[in-house]
Amino acid sequence: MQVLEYDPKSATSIYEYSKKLINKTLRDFIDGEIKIDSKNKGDLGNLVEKYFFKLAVNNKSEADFKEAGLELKTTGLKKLARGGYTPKERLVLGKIDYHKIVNEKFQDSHLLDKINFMLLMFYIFEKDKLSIDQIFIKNILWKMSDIDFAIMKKDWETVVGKIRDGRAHELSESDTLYLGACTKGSKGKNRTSQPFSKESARPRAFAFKQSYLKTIFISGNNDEYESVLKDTNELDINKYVANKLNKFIGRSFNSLYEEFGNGLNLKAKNIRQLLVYRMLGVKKKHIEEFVKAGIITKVVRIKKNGTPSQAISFPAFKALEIINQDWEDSDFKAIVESKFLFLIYQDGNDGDYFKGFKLWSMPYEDRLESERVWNDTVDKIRDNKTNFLKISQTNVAHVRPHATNNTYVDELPNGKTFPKKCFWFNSGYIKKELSKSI
DNA sequence: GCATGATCATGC
DNA sequence: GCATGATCATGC
Repeated sequence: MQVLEYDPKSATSIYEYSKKLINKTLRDFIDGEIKIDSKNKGDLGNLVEKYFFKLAVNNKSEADFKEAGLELKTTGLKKLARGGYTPKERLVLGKIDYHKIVNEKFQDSHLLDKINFMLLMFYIFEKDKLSIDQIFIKNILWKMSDIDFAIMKKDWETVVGKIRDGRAHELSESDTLYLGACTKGSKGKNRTSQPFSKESARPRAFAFKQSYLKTIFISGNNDEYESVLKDTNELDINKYVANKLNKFIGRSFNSLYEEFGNGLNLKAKNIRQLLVYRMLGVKKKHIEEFVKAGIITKVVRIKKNGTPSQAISFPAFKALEIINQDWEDSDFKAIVESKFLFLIYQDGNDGDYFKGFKLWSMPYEDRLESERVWNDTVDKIRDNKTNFLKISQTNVAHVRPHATNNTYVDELPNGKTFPKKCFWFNSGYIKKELSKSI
């Protein structure tokens, strides 16, 4: 029998031992030749269990280190443009069985066994390397906080509630805050049955949202985060925002600037967003729950007649990058699957005033329309064309320049350049969505 | 008054 | 020096 170099009953011991993999690859721990012919990401976790921790691999849904109650996860990092690393994608935790889960409770769920206590091992993802040649750079022994547990429980119940309503096909990652129901299966073609509707649904799995995983990855460096949902009985972001902001509805921008604008530049283009953070009573730079849930705040200026004055922009894309992506792992899909907090200011006779806010997720059909616009854009780039869909040709989103000026260009496969562009939400679409009741 | 192309102000 | 959120400018 093999002697382990760590105590499998002790999470601390397991964690200390795991550090031997830092700045190394799994291949460094494999004696002799083994047959590894897969780049399959999912394999790496199992291979680490087998060849590094010397565990008998099983696919039971209990924790990997059973006696320590500890789950092992390996996950990839990507390089940031400005240096450093960040999680490449969400952390997938376990498949959702639509038929079984409707009879479960979160407290007794398989999922909870896995996510309560985890050893996360982060490696630098390099596309052309085999899984056993990926380099690990950081391990984190992570235990869920009580408040995060409460939020995940609520997330879990939201997802299961939708399945019980026969709406599994309408699930979206934006339905929830930390625990998302992400799609499984390649190319988006797979469908499976659901218990309370004839409509077939995408197979899905629970996952920590990328935004949530990111905060685990940088944990310890989050001095700039302020938690706002402190009471576990009051986990509703909408209520939190309403409690803070309702009393300012109707106040003019000028008077809000007078009250909250101390030290802020009136000319800053994000001044209205900065004011709202102060109206929310947030002292630090970021709201912890917003960051973890990946909530996007956007200021919407609307005219006297209620029409938004502008479309809403997003970061510019890089043509040569997005043609190598699928819709499923595209940045724009991540955006349309996000929750938004719209902060609304309306023009009045004496400047604009704070009109209110709306916590919003894009409806299912409109996410399909966004996918169409994205696919059209990628197809055109592949053909070296730049006649992307205009606002007049779409109902939800369009493509338009987004650069510091027209000397900032992007490149087509054939080397020709064009002004940097991004996806925009149509102003008319925003108007329609804002006019809906919540 | 909207569609479209272009650019500003800030922060990192 | 560029990315980003946001807004401006022009022409139809």
